[in-house]
Amino acid sequence: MSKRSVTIVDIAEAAGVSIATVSNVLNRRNVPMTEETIRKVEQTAKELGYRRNAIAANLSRKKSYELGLIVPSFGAYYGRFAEAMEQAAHANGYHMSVFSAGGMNPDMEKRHLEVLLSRRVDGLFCHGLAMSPESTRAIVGDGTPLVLFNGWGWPEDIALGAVNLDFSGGCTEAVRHLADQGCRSLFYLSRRRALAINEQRLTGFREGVSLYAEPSQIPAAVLEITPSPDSLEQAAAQIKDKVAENAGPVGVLAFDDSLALAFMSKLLADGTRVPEHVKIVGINNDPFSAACYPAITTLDIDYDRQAELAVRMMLDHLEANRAEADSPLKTGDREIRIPMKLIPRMSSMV
Amino acid sequence: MSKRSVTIVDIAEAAGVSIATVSNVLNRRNVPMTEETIRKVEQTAKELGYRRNAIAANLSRKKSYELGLIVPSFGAYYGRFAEAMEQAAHANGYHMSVFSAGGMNPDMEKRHLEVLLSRRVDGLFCHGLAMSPESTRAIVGDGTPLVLFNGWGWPEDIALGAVNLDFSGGCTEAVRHLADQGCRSLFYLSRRRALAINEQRLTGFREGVSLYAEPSQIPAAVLEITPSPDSLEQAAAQIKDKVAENAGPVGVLAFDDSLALAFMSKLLADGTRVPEHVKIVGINNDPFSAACYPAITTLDIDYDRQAELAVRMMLDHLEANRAEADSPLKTGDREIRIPMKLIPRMSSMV
DNA sequence: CTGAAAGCGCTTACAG
DNA sequence: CTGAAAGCGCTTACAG
Repeated sequence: MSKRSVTIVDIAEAAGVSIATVSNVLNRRNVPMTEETIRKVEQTAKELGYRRNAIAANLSRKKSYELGLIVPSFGAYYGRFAEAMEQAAHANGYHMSVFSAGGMNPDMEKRHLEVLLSRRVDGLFCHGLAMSPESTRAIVGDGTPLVLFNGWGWPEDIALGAVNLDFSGGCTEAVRHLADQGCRSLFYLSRRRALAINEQRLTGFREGVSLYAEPSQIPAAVLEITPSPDSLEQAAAQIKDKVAENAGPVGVLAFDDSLALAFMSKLLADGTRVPEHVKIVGINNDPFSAACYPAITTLDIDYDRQAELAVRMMLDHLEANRAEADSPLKTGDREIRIPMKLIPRMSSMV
Repeated sequence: MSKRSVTIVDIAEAAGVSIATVSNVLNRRNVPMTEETIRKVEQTAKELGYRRNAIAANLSRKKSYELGLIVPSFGAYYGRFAEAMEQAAHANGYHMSVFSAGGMNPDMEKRHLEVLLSRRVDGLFCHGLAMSPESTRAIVGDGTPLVLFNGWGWPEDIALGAVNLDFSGGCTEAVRHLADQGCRSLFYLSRRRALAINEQRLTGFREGVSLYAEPSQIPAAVLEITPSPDSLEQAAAQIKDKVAENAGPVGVLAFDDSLALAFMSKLLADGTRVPEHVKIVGINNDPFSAACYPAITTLDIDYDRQAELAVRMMLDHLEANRAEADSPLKTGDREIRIPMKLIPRMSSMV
């Protein structure tokens, strides 16, 4: 912003036309123009090294073609999702500004929301927010449309809808897979800190147990894993006890691939064998889950699809609203579910 | 942007003052004002639910307090770096817009650069760019200051400087470590696709070999790994041959932790033992390198420091330039090196 | 087909 | 201490 850049005024002078004309040709509106004018303007624009000032254009049009995305971090799942969202936005002529809330930090989140809103983004995407519904409403309540991803049970006046991974269905499938592989005892390694997202998995796990595991014969349990290392240790100890009872392989569904890997390592370090003694399934299909040994069976995520649908939901709304100008903001609790696919790998095979 | 948001005009009317006054109190400039005025304005601003329009403000001030960052992806290293950069920017009153170039894709990169420049960001951060120096210069040549991270050997008129990880020094250290652990034969698993960054590692590896490995006694070699699975297979076969010669453990330095993990898994699947037969060192300290089994020795990156220094370099320039307004853009090839720290773990211990 | 003019929402000297 | 006015760079009806 230092060297005073060239503006349409400069072009207008150099080309001997009005700034309106310059603007017209540069924006290829459906305004009739002479070939000659077009050529002249385009050429001098190139010669002068003109670059449109998006700030000014946005202010004038009252539309930014910018979308905002807030993720809890750039790690694993969210990083890949953010990437897919950027692509999806671009494919639709928009541009996605991505912020990391530094791990579910409500203050960070609020700050980023403020920045995005003061930039007058056309729409906003958030995960199940860390902030309270009230303060979310206060902030987003200015009419900026909001689409949630992996958000459940939000007041319907807050968001247009949500695009959610079907963790529940995926986990049910995972349980079925473990049962199929002959597991005589089932465990879910839980991360309570990851609230809603953990709930969904748990629901799916329980559902699976009731459907495929005949609870009377195949006992199932939930093991809470906290950040403390002891907690992982204890869980491993419990699993090993089960293994010692020697009633067939034990099946473990972990909150995500990271936890699956850490847990598997604990077992291996101790001489417990995977998949012979314990079969493990993770979630995310993080690259390392395929690269480690034994490779970890996991639930794959269709990032592109989730992103495409989220952006679509937003754009449909934006387009509709453009028609009936300031119609009252339509909201809803439409939920779209993205199925997850089980990728069987060595960690859970017979 | 739908529901016509409240502006300073609305506040001015409601509070019975001029818009200049509203702007003054809301921006806490060093302009003297009555307590009364301040109170009145602030209160009505709150009542009306005013939120500053950053677009308008930026246009008017000709300064955005926005910085742009382009990374090749949000994966592993870059995702964590991006997060640190966001923090560093915020800590300094700026705000970082992060884009992923979809894996060294020159077109994406160009597109993102254009977007960022047309938003008139105050400064730009890029990794060693995928685009040609010429087109980079053409694009950034409008005076927007550029700081590189992990960029080597760029024409000095293109960037203010670079903040680079000392891959070379780190790799030398890694070789020393492997030699210390008794390795009688050394290998570097190379990723030529990652150009400059691979070069640096290679340099460090060779340096280490010449310093610590007495090449006459300890042969060293470079194995090129391509995306094709065979390539990894072949490398593993070579290493196993070395192991079979039974001349002590073989040491392997991998391009990064991902490659280290994949390679280790190949060995383990085949009955080769880590660290008994082969000792492995990776780079990045990705979370999985600590969680897998055996845990992988790696070179840790001080993301916060790298980010802080990069932002500092930018801000120093911005501040200096503010003083002497349109002074010619000062550029240079200042390079700051961030040391890497070896984290010894099981994969390389005796 | 082209241009004069108003306007987007804010900031910043400059008078008073 | 406060306000009138010009300006940031562009877009968009509206005349001609």
